[in-house]
Amino acid sequence: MRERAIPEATVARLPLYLRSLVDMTERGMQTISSEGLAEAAGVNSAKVRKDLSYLGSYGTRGVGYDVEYLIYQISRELGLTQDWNCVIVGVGNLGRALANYRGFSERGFRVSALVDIDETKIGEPVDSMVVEDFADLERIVKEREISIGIVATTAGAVSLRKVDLSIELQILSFYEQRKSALETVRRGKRLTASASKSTRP
Amino acid sequence: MRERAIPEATVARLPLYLRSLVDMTERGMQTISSEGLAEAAGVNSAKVRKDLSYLGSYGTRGVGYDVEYLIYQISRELGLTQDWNCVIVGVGNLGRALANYRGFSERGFRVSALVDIDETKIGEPVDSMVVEDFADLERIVKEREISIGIVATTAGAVSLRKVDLSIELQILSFYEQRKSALETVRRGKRLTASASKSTRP
DNA sequence: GGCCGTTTGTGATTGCGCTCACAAGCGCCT
DNA sequence: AGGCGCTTGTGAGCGCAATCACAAACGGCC
Repeated sequence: MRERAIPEATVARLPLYLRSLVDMTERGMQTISSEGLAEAAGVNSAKVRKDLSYLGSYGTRGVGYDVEYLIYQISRELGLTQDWNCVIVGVGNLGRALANYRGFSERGFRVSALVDIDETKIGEPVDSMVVEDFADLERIVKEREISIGIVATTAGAVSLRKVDLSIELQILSFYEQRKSALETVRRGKRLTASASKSTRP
Repeated sequence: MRERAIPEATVARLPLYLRSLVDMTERGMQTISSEGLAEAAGVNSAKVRKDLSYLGSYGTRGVGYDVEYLIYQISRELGLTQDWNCVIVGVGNLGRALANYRGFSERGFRVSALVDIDETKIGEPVDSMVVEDFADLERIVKEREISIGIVATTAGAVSLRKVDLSIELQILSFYEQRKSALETVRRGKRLTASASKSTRP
């Protein structure tokens, strides 16, 4: 496989694999086959093998992949072995929630600055930081070597969720309608799908 | 164009067009070109034209599309001209929020039942309904002609968001890392991208 | 040591979606 | 009535991603 030519679609799946693999170490599993990882991540095994092959040949034929080693390799590839400095732009409801959220720093994304355009918020202490002026963003970014910006400037989580869910439901409606049209037999299960992304019942 | 062969990617974009079109009627616009709709929806005009062509030839060359008529046609295609009965499975924080949310019924998704597996919640009144037993789900679905189930059984909105954002950030980290590796010149803007889906600053 | 079952890694193929580019069609203006 | 500018609708081409299918390689067992 070519160096540095990892398809976008593969990159998007690596975090999914990573989460499944971390679950597996917590359950004490040493090795995992592409089949097993595929099931855990909700994809098919050929895709898993092809995806992982872009990172290198880290599996053992006839056995599978070493879970710990694979976690290390994926983390390395995703750049998670180093910490990243982040700035949150917009200290509304969503921005505050994110600033207080511990999960980011646990995963190596350190919130190093909060900025807002609203003068009444500047200077306010939030989560052992102080809200700074949006106008100083460029300077702040340079000084603290910030490389990731999290824009949190809409009304908040509920608003975002509302929009997303409506769209999901409308898409669902399309497929539901089409199914009804194709079905001649009416007796059958009519509960067909979930609009939420959650997997655990 | 073939009957009933609308690509999945197109179906996923129709709700976006619909939202833009509704905005446009509220601003009193009568017609819209593919170019204009493309800009509003954040895609390119060729894609808009191709997408709409799957529904039929509803545009007028040299003029554009009639906004009202297009809204009607997209709504019809998405099955939004009829109401859908929904059941919310899981009456936790997220489930309650969704049950109280008026936007669904406004868009033709009527919440007709709430079920939960937790005995202490069964019988509890929520939003002019009563929480019912998850065990009765199949019967409820049949009796009330429910065709859409919304599974809301995880910890809540924050938990879902947390997972999504982490994954987004990890993907971002990959591209950031790769960019750093390719860059020899270090002086430049290092604030590179947003992990949020929001578009309005 | 050799054989056998298992699993990886990857060339080949297929399919899908995006973009380009342009003919066809419409309304307006003179 | 005829020409002109604008916009749609769509065939063609392209590139990416998913899937298939199988040779290669490994561990274990006899």
